[in-house]
Amino acid sequence: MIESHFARIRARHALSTEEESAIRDAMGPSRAFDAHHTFIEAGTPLNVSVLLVEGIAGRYKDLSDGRRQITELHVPGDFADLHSFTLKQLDHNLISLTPCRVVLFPHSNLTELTERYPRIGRLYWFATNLDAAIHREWVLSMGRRTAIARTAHLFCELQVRLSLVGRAEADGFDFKLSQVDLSECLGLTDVHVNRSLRRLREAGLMTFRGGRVTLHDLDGLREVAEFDPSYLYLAPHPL
Amino acid sequence: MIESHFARIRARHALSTEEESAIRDAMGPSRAFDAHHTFIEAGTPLNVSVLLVEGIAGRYKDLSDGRRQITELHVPGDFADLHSFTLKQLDHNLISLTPCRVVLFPHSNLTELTERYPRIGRLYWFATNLDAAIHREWVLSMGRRTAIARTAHLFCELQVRLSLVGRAEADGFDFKLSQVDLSECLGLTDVHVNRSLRRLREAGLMTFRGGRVTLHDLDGLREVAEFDPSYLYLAPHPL
DNA sequence: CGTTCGTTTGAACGACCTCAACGATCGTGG
DNA sequence: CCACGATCGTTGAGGTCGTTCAAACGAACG
Repeated sequence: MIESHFARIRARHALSTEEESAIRDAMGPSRAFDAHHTFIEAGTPLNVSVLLVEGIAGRYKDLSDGRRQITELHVPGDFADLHSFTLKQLDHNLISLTPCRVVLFPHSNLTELTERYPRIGRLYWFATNLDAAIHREWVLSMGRRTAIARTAHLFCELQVRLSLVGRAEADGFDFKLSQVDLSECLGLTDVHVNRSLRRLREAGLMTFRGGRVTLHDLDGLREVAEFDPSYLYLAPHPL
Repeated sequence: MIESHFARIRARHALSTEEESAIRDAMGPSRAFDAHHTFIEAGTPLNVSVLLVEGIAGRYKDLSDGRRQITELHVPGDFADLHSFTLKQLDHNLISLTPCRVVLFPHSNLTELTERYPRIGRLYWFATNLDAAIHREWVLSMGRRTAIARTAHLFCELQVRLSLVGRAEADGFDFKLSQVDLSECLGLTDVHVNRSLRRLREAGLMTFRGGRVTLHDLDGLREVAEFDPSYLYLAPHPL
């Protein structure tokens, strides 16, 4: 059920079998959602954290005129709101962008887990800091990258993150979002996302069609995006 | 020396005198920097975390053409790179935007501190999650707010964060950044920042001149910005 | 077979950028 | 005390990237 979570952790840190089973013992019940269901709303008091095991989820904030900004995407194996363990409520919403399956972790279990295994606490702290690093890269994208580079960068990031949990290859991956969803990630209009995708396709770099990303030239795509994966902290880190 | 740090913590959480002195015991040496000195570079192995006690600092990332994006500002009392405690190196740089004074906390001291006082560990975890919340709001600003609203929003955020540590009032605060620095925070050109500031001034909302922000109409400014301070988690949170 | 949802394309507009010049302020040295 | 350079702020003119509005197209589905 949560194999992808362990894969994600082990991409960066060692994890003993004792630690692994301690994490398993902290698991609560599982839930499934249809696509486009907001399963956590900003401001709601929370006493569980949500681990995503299947599907793509997103964090988002809305402006009063209805325009929406997704601030981060989540892939299987990600703790989608480990933040709430310390924040106790969120400043943003969480939505399933495809059908999703999650596992709930009661905060009381997490308190016990992290007090008994302080190293797991630091591992999870690391995980939320990794979310912050992804946010920073998105700020850079929104602030300084053109629409083309920004679009290319998002697919480069997803390719890396999905391949860590066996959901992507170097030549492509399934990705069942609409162009409207994409535009909400990229801070662009859906019309302009469509045009950017066309230009990436015509440049022979990648195709996004029918819920599938095909990477014709990953190196070229990374060059356009100025993609430097160091913000994803892939090298093993002693902790 | 680190009174503003305790003020910042106590704005959100209770802190016993025992916890306070445990934090004091973890302090390392102090350092001072001139303005515009990059004091932590991306990729450098780190074994200390930096607490800002005086001045304004910023996290930034550069693109290959030299364009720069600041992804977060730090005010006195902020741990400017508590992230490195778990990440061990940063994906971005830290710069003093005004003359700054910092206190170093060796990671070994922080490990000891947080293992002995798990609640302080959660408080600091909260602090890095608050950084992530600020990042998300900036992603929203960059992606969906106009130049005027984005500029207004930044000053609203600073007013709140600085007043928590006694560096701002409802009618203004000292803020010795250049318009170029500001433009690197806002993902705009310096020219356009200048025009946005002019429009905010002509609308009777605020003036930024000579290193000083004067807030003529804070409510009006917040309205333009659609500023909702809940992302700063000001209400006391049991932890 | 009509409905719905997502994609694609065109034309016109506007927000922000680029480039360039000028002005204001301030510290420094003659 | 003034001249000077350096830095930062201000303004204008014109260009570009991305948006807005509108319409047509295609695929999936009951």
